[in-house]
Amino acid sequence: MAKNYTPVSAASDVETIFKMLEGRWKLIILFHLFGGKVQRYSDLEKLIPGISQKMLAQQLRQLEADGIIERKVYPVVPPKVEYRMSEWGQSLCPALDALLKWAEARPAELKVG
Amino acid sequence: MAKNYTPVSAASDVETIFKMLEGRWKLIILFHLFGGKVQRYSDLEKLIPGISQKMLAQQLRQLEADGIIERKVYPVVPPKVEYRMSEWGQSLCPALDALLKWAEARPAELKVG
DNA sequence: CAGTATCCGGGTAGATACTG
DNA sequence: CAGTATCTACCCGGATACTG
Repeated sequence: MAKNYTPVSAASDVETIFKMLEGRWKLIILFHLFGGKVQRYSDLEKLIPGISQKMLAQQLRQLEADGIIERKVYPVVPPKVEYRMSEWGQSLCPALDALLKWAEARPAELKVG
Repeated sequence: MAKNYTPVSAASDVETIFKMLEGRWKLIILFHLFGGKVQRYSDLEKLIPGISQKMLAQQLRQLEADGIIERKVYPVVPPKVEYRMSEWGQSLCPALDALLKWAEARPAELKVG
């Protein structure tokens, strides 16, 4: 590993990362923005059935505060707001890929139960 | 990516992974088992201050059910139970490393606020 | 030693209504 | 269009007590 990790510090660092990414809707928002895609608030509402306006706004705020996504407001009427991944946020993709690869390597007998 | 991911399926797959790893104590348990370390129930109790017996047992059961760790019971009195990573569980390490690397690449201006 | 059983409180998400 | 505000319900985790 890159740093001097102890079991406690490594777990705590990963927990910090998880806190940034978990939450009922964050991942699905992120995957709708990966690859440089730009989406308006209303686009995301349509892309994510079942999400409430409160939750969409809240999760977007948190992702923005953590620097994973960027929010751009156009001073027009009616309002127009765009969301996109930050450069750093985009670089999350390979790490999530590693997790997906790991899941695919799961022994077959476990995939059912 | 390896499979035919849509934003929805990729998010859902990652969520499944997160559900296996999140939970108040799972990561710290895992990091105390990574590297082939073997721990008894009472070892983990000592290594993880603040955890209750209920939570320790519960998180261990879930990790075992997901195939990430293995549980070995010795039929002796007093009881002796050992926990270790499964082969697949051990292979989670590089994926978590990728996440840690990602966190380290976070722009400096964000690390404070 | 290695667990279960039970009760309880706080936080997160859902539903609904309202607004610049 | 892009949000806030408020109320409520549920579930996770903590505390405590008990057991093969």
